[in-house]
Amino acid sequence: MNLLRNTEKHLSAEDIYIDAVRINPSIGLTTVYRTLDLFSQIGVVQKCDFGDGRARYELADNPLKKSHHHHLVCVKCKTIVDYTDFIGEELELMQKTEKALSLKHRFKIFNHTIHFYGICSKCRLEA
Amino acid sequence: MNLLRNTEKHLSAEDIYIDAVRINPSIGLTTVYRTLDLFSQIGVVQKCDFGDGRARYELADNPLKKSHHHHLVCVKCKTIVDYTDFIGEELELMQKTEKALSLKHRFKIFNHTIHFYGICSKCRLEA
DNA sequence: ATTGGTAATGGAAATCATTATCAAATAAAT
DNA sequence: ATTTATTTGATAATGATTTCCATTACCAAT
Repeated sequence: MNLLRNTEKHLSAEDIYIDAVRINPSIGLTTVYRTLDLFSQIGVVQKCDFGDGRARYELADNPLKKSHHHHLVCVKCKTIVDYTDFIGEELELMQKTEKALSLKHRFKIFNHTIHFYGICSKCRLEA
Repeated sequence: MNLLRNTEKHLSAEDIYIDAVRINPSIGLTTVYRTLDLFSQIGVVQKCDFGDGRARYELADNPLKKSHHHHLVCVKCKTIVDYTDFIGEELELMQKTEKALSLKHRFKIFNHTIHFYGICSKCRLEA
């Protein structure tokens, strides 16, 4: 959790493992996966897939989380851009939707993700 | 493309391969992957990751697509629920956001996904 | 009709993230 | 202190996706 709190990046399980080994050299990759899965299930960590074949993990939204953000993904070079603009406007709608969905589908919802997919300027010029 | 047009499901590459073989028995799985990747890059197909280790593909939004929908994911049992409610309200905001993001980050955006994460009623009762 | 070059194809092997297995280590309970 | 249960990590297994490469399809120019 501390590793995730202290970064703005989207860390993969292996990234986290490499960091964790510096703190506790005897830790195993399996434990990292197990713990991330646990954290994800209790809702404190958000597992993200950006389509590059490996999962990323970031702190789920809560008081500890500095900034809620959404993602902009380039489907060519797989670049991921975080954006925090327009979040305010989105938030109200998302909360409304979340509440309605919770009731209708009997889900206890604790997080959401929004991804926009497209092609970044760099890849568009190269094409 | 026809296979994707004629289903409401989220097909995996293998699902599509199995269907494709019935039409052209000599087609290879590699070609299916290659073609799906191509379609995804040109924006007519949306590649989705639901956290179960295999990618799913569906028609990207366009006039051919019957219904735009978003996803509700149970982080315990990995169940995925499509919902089409509230889409109308979301759409206006998403289009506005999309336009603003396109300008600011110089992305050509052609799709978006919204996922809500939580725990379904079944898993909540079992816990 | 033939040629030659390029692009597309598919099968097999390789890759790589993730999961399962299991024995050892640690903690908890009696 | 001894037994029991839980957690851990190393290794192996799994399985989706990619890479590699030989073969084939395509097509324009001869």
